[in-house]
Amino acid sequence: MQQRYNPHVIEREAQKLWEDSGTFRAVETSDKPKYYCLSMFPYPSGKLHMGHVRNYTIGDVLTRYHRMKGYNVMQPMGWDAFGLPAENAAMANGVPPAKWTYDNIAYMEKQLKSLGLAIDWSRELATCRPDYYRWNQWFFLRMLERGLAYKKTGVVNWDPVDQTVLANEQVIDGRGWRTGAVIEKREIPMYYLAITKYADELLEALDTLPGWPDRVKAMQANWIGKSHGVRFAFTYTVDGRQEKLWVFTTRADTIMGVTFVAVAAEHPLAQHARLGNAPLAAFIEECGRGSVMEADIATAEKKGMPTGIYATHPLTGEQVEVWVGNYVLMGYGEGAVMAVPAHDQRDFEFATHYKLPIKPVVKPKDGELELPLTAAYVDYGVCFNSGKYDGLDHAQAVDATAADLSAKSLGEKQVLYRLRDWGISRQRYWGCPIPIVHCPACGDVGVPDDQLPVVLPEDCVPDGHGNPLKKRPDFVDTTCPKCGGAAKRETDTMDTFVDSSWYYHRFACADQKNAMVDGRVDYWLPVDQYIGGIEHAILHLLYSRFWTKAMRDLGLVKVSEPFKNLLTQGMVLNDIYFRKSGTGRLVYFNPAEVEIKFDDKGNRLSAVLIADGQPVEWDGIGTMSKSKNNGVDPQSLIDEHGADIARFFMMFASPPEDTLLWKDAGVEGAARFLRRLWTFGYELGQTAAQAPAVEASLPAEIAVTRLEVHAQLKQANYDMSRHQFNTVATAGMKILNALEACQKSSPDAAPAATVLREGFSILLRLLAPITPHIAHQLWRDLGYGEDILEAKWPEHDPAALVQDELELVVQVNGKKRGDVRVPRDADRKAIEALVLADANVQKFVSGQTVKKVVVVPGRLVNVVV
RNA sequence: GCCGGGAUGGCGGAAUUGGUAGACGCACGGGACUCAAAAUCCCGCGGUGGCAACACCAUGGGGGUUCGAUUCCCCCUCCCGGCACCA
Repeated sequence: MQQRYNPHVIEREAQKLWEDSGTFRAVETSDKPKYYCLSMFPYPSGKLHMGHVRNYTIGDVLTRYHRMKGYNVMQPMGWDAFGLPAENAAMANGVPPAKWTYDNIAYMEKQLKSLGLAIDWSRELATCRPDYYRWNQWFFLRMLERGLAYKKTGVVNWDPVDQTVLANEQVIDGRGWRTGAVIEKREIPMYYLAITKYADELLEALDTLPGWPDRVKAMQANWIGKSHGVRFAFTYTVDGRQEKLWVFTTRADTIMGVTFVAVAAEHPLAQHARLGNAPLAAFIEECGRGSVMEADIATAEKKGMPTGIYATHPLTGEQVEVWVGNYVLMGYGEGAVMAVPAHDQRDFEFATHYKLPIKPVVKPKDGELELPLTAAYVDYGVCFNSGKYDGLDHAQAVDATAADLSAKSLGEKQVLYRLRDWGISRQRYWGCPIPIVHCPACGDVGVPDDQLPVVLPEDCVPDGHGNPLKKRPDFVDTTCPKCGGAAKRETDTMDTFVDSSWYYHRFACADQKNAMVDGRVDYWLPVDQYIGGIEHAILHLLYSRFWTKAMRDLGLVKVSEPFKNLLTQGMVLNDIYFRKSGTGRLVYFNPAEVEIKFDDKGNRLSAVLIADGQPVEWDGIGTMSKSKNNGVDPQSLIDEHGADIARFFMMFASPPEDTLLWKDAGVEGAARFLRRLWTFGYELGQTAAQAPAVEASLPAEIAVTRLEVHAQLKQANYDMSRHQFNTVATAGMKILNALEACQKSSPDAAPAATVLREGFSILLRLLAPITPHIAHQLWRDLGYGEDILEAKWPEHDPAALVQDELELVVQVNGKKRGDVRVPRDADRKAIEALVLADANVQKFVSGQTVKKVVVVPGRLVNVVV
């Protein structure tokens, strides 16, 4: 056994052993309960960052812990390999996205392996490989057959210079991020997935997910946005015909306060009204420019223009003017709203600006409105000024108006969702081809199953001008599967969120060549523990839930929800340091290049750049990023310290869901602990190769050590079960502290050796999930067994926690005034007597009457005077 | 604006779900070893007063419940995250 801790040697050897013997290969033929542990698969961006390391370490701790607890575990890994960065890198370097991606995968796979993760690599998949994405295509065709996928013309951000569609994130201040060109809203045909058909189930089923964080469920519920209201119609005449103008409202109780109607610029009525109305046409044109991003729309100034059309109020028969308003969204409800300026803040601002009438019809339950209104009164109240509805409250008035509208066949109650169908078409090269052929004769034809996959050519190099697939006749030109005539392939590819919506099903049967999934999904799914960043709280997790339900309805899987438990790990932060350069530009310095000065009490005083000794300014802390130059490269960390030290620090520094503040000094602390662990193990191995079983009666000074070990073990098991890994690591430190103290006081050898050996075996098993390599090596070197992975997870011995004498805290009026030792079986009376006789208690009690004495068994005594 | 989560020493954080607030670690200070440094080990470390024993104050602020509140309830302040002209 080596005297010095050499992480690199033991980590290399352990990893080689695990790989050679297929230790982490998962099988379906086990009689143990299964545990499917999954971390969100990475995008192969080039190299791992700290967020990855944290994510995968958390997953690995849970995986190894459950394995030792007796579960049949599976922890797979794959690559979310399609996406835009590969195209950008291709443009920058002239390398095909495929090569760039595969190279990155190879390198990052090596990095992941150096972390010592208990991954079943035989199930590895990459979404850019045809044997994966063919099932995207196959399933898309099934959805198409069932009306779950459909084609529709939708509004997108269009960059007129690059001739391409941009994601909302790529539109900055209404301009394309690459070209700086003013972005147009353009309507182009796209394929949509009908996620809204599942809106209600997606919302309701959140209640079946107690293992999900509340905030994620709240965010999803918010996103789905269910609202109850009334859909009803105004009527108007155009070209001599009677037409209906439908609107939706949640405030039918204010319907008597309508003073105008507002429609979206894209609304058919507006489109009709613009004909022969030049100013209106110009206004609608203006609304069409700019970003389609909702946050941008939300901050835009409210503008509008009358259409000249008047509509009839369905209940009053009044004529109200129809306006085009830029604040009305075509994508929600009917694209038209009844405007009640008195009770809707947006309508109020609009009406004030254009001097339209404001008619209050709701007032506080017990009180009056202050007129004139300075803002909309939006609270629920009672109707007034509303004819037959006067005196009704919100719910009564909604019921009454809905009934009256219904009687005239002009409206009914309706449930509406904010959620919209998922547009999956991307005018991008590096993605899964949409398996459609456009035939001049037959129209859009799905590619037959036996012609799948539609393979994406891997040798394209995008140039930033449109989709390079369009310039590939070998891809585009084909024959129609129906009529055999010349036809063109769809060149749009699928949103990469499609790829990640079902990969966790595929892991159950990644080698299945003839089907999307097979019966093994029923064994492994649902994922027992999913771990990933909070940034995916809505999109990825919602799409995955939708996709799973769609797969269920096609009979492919039995589960309705893919992820039983969800852990969202916090971000990794670091200090930010900068200097203002001569030109006023900020120059950021990596914290590793900065030295911090402290005062006598450890307060941070100032910081200087090590290179020149001159001061730098501290700009607080923030997520690790290139722009702030505050990243820490995990690879250099592992190269310097080894994986165990990196893993230990990550787990120790904060609870997994909290943000983690990076501290190089903290890493040093972790290194110190593991060195101490090693040294202790080495010395224990020298002195006590074998030791007799723990005896029933130990000398008191040794029983104390055993008590501490088992008390900490009990705590650690509780913390493990609630995923509070930082205190599990803490328990490990406390156990080592206790063992060292016992060893140092070196009382009579035999019983001490027994307790030390037992304690150390507990410590190693406790640390095995967090620091697997050092635990593996010490376990062997000390002769505990061949493989710590096969060892039983430790449970505390209740007998070790029994003490003959207990120390009770003594309080007077809830304030600590001392402590007292009592025999374990002392009764209340005896304890009370003992406490009241205590000198310090007497000091505080004397001269006052003792009202009562509260005795909390095993804890404290409180004398109330 | 709506929804969610927070606030504990110089710092990260702990407190077994109402029972000794500050565990464990980092930083800092002092000491041992050393020619010296690194490594390692020992001691101290919330604030105020006191030589000390000890006392008082202290978990963002204010109230309440309780023998006892970081923990439960009400009000307020600030911070972080999400959604946001959703009718």
